[in-house]
Amino acid sequence: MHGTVTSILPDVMHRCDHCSVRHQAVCGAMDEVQIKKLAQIAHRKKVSAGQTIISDEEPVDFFANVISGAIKLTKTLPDGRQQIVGLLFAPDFLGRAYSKNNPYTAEAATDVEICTFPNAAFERLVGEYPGLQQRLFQHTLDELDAARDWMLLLGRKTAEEKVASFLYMLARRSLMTGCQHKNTPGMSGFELPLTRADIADYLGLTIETVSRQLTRLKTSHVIRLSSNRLILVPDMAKLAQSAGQDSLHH
Amino acid sequence: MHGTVTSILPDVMHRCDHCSVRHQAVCGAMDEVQIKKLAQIAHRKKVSAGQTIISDEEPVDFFANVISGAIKLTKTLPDGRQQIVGLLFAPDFLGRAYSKNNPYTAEAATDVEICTFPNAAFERLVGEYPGLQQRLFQHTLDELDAARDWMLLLGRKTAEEKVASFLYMLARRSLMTGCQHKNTPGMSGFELPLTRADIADYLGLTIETVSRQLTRLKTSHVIRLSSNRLILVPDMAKLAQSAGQDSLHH
DNA sequence: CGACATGTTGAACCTCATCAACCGACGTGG
DNA sequence: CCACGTCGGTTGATGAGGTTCAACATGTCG
Repeated sequence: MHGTVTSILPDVMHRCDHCSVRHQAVCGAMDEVQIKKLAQIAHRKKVSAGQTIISDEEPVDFFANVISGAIKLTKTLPDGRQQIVGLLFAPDFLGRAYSKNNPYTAEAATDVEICTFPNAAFERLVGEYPGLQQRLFQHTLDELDAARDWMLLLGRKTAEEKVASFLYMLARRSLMTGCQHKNTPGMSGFELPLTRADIADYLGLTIETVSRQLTRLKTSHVIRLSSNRLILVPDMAKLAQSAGQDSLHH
Repeated sequence: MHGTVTSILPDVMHRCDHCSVRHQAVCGAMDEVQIKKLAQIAHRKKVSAGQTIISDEEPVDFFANVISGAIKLTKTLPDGRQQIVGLLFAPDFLGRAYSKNNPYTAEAATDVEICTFPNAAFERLVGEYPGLQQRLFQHTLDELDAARDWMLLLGRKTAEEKVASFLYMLARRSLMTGCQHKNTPGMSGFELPLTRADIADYLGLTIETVSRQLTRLKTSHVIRLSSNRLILVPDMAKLAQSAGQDSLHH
């Protein structure tokens, strides 16, 4: 389970110009001159699903942008109980500034592509360009908002609401980012980036409860399941209602 | 319940030199010249317990330092279920940069004293002094860490562990900040800043369960209750164990 | 094909929520 | 001054929502 990064592709030829997240990630705060400096210290890596990227037990010596795939941030109790405390997608930033030892473990939930920066060099850039620090700051604020939303879910929602909220979040993501296949207004289709076990760890439930609630949502026609991993949402408003939240909200 | 700030004391004579949190709060990042500018826009206010300081329904036009007392940040579901997503104490900072509409409600849990800064003026200062922005950034990172710790608690801990974790957090706080009465090494005494209802909202439980777990911890001699609000912890390690976490951790 | 991982479904159990009664402290007004 | 209502807190009885344990289904890879 706990392996290390497998295939490391330094990709010397890589220039940020061709990067799919050039303008959305933190790099978006940088102009042409700055981005050139960044490109010199950046290295792309591929990480396969299940691999540990950052462990809470070892110091971290790099930051990273997520290029593709999903990364889960987990915390574990001494007796093994686990909770996913964050999920990172395409333009998100991985790493905790001002602290070498991350308070969580980062693991590839799917096959993942990341763009890493050595710790020291990146922090020097942050010092040079206040805009970059502000961008990181804003990203952290967004993460904090998301974490607090999730606290409400974990503390106060029922199992069905939890699962529906999770799907609702992914469905909105899919409507935003992806010009996917089945995405007409009020209708969304997407692939689950997590296994049932991971979903359970994200929602504070067991695998079995997640499975049952999914079939429950299916039989009540809130969602459709093409395969185990493919979700179709015919009516977003109905899903939002099952999630127990204002559909206006967000 | 939802009132507004009652007694507003502009306190023109106030100078930051005499402030009890001058060097711990975000102000700690500022030198004498800068702090003088800050003093000009700062206003102290007293808020009595139960008053709403910031509502998630109205835009906010100020930031604030907490001088004394406890502030709870709450989120509420449409049907009334509530969750406390953050607790603010003495040198903490209240307010979300880069966004007028807070995603949560801030309410005085006890009588509170805060030092407020008008939105625009403060953000101008943040722009002028990068050190201040960094300080805010670090504070936000700490809040994020705390939020994620709490996610683990909400998602994976039992009722007893939740209550014990809450007490353990307060006990450590008391050992750090307070040169209080009963604070010998491995021993801590403190006052609960929250009612049972608030504790329940913080832990994702009901009032009754909180009450039962408290008496349970009492009868198993992990804590002692002088009054409803006064807690004595004879053995921190035992409390940490009841909380289900490494006593080394933190 | 068999081994293994992932997911579903069923039955029994248990923790915690719910509903309700009760207690003490406090404040108010007759 | 005491009856009364309110508020914060405790305790008990009951039941529902999720967990646990177990069996089974499906898919994949050697």
